[in-house]
Amino acid sequence: MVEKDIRRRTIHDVAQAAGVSISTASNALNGTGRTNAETRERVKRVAKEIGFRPNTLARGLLSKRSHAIGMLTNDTYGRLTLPMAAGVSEVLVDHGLSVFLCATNNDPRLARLHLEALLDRQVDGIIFTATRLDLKPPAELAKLAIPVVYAFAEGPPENISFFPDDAQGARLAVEHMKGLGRSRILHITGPEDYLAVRIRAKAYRESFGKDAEVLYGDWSEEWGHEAIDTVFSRPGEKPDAIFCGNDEIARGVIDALRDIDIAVPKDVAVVGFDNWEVISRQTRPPLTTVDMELKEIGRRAGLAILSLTKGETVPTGITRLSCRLVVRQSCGGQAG
Amino acid sequence: MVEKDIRRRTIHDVAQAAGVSISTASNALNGTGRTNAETRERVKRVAKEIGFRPNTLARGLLSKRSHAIGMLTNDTYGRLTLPMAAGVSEVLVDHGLSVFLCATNNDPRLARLHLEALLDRQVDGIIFTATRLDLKPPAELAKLAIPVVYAFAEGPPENISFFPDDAQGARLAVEHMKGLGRSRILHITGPEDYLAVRIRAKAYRESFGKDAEVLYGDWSEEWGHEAIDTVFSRPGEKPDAIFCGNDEIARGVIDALRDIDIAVPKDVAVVGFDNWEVISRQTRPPLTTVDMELKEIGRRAGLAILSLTKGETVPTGITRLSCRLVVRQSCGGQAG
DNA sequence: TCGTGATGATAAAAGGTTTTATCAGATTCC
DNA sequence: GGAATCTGATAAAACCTTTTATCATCACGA
Repeated sequence: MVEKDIRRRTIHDVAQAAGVSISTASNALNGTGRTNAETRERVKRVAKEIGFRPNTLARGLLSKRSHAIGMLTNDTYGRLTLPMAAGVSEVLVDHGLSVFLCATNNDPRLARLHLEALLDRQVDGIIFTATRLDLKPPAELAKLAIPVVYAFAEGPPENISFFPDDAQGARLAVEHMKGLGRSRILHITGPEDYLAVRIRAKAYRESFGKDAEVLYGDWSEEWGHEAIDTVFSRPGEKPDAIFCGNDEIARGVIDALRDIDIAVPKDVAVVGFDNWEVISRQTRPPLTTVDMELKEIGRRAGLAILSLTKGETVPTGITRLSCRLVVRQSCGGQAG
Repeated sequence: MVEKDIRRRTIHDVAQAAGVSISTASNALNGTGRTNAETRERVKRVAKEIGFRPNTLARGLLSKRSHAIGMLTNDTYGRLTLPMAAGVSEVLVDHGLSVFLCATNNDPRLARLHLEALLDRQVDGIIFTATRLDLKPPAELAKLAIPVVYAFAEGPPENISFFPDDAQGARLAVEHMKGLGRSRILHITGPEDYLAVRIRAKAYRESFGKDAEVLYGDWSEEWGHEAIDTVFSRPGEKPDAIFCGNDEIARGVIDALRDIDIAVPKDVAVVGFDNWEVISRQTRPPLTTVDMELKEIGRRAGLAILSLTKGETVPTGITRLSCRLVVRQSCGGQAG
């Protein structure tokens, strides 16, 4: 660790201390060129002793690889971005790559500014992330000379992107309820113009089959309330299970059901989507929900960038990563 | 913007295109040395035409300033970190500084790894952030040769840190309720071993005076429920206002009050703390709460680092930034 | 006409590392 | 024994900027 007022040690210092030339020192440390085993060991030992750590700037200048990548996000709130960023940096730190985080706040000017700064820094690649799937990434991204990976965001055709497997997640939820003997499953979800909403709804229909019914609204608890009020005040058979488009809606649903004295999970089972723990842990009863494994998405995006920067080819197209069902108590069954 | 397969333009290209030497080009672009006004303009024009952007690595190598800073956080969830990071980068991007985000996940090994990577990159400064105020930052930080600023985290003595003004925030809440005619205000809050909890409780006591009562618990909704059940089932006078330690507790409180048919805000006013919008916007009625202005904290931390890297001196010690009361409907009054 | 100063441009060094080409010395082969 | 081969090490170039020191050129005053 570098202490106050002590100049950083350079490879020059190592060479001098080991009584060897700069190039030999470099070769010894990196295992390149031809070096005598004995000198190699000596150089390495000396380097460790005096606490030499190579200057990444100088190294990057020559190799044209900065060993850093940029992460461009429009998420101000952090619910989606930070878990992904953690996954990205977790996977990259061991390979000596660091991550620049750039919050664009949905402002194109800011996005451009950050992008230029990243390029000036010679980043090895860029990961673009959006909170709304349908927000288009800046068009410049498609033309860059460096690899770009999209996480939770749709890139231009022929690019590499990672998404949660919304369809599989939805099936997970529906199958879980069916497995617990529920036969009248309703789907209350967000706005139909979200791609993810349409995918989940389609999977729900296919998995549940007959009598499928989807209610589109917005992402709020309020909409959950409203939907329940509507459904339970109209004539006809009532659902015995509800698959919600996200945890906020699920929370509204559970609260509304309690208000009209319908027991969860006894009378109606509820499943959410997101596993946003502030919500899903705090509903009464705690919510069984689908986790999108954001950290894993980040990890995979990081690995993809890593391969690309090494010049390896990565298959293009959308990769959808499995969701996981987190069983709590809103459906009864094993954990109920 | 750099297109595929096109080598980046260097200052060498600019010099050649402008028919001038490299040093003149540099001088003209940076306004250093002596240059004829006419040549200066020409060089600048040419540079813009061919899309020259200086290589930050090369620049940093010489100046020993990388124009990048590191942000070290132990927050995996992102609720606190990302707003701060957004503030930091917002303030720095205009000065050409970028931000490395390093999530340490509370793992000392990882923290060390990231720290070393940051130093190898010659970062100009480091911002350390913690979610729990009492988590100690790595000891190595205190010995670094580069400036360190603590945001939402307590550094070693004689260092620079930024916090929300918890006392002022608490007073804001209490005074608001008093101003609306409430006279029996109760404080339901988190664990007493959090410093922020003690500060807020103290300010509440001082501001409210007589009959102050603080109930310590944890940060959950459940605790809010439990506290209400206790208070309203015991004999004696009941509160007409409740100041909660965070929004989750407030939500539990509001739900519990509804369960026992006590009207909010008519019978009891409720104020939260955090302005965590997933919660505060969704309670019924929407929650009046104290916003800690995390983005502003980030901004200030960024500015402090900026000054320090320029060699300016910044007063050491803890700076507490004002909180803001967000008035919604859980207290009645103007917005009720 | 010759120094003096000012002006504007340039060559060269510096920053820390990697890499290519070169070199000296030892070893092998005919 | 001399040429060829191999080994281990090194000098120097390269990456791209900024900065320092140097160098022409011209105008001016003596």
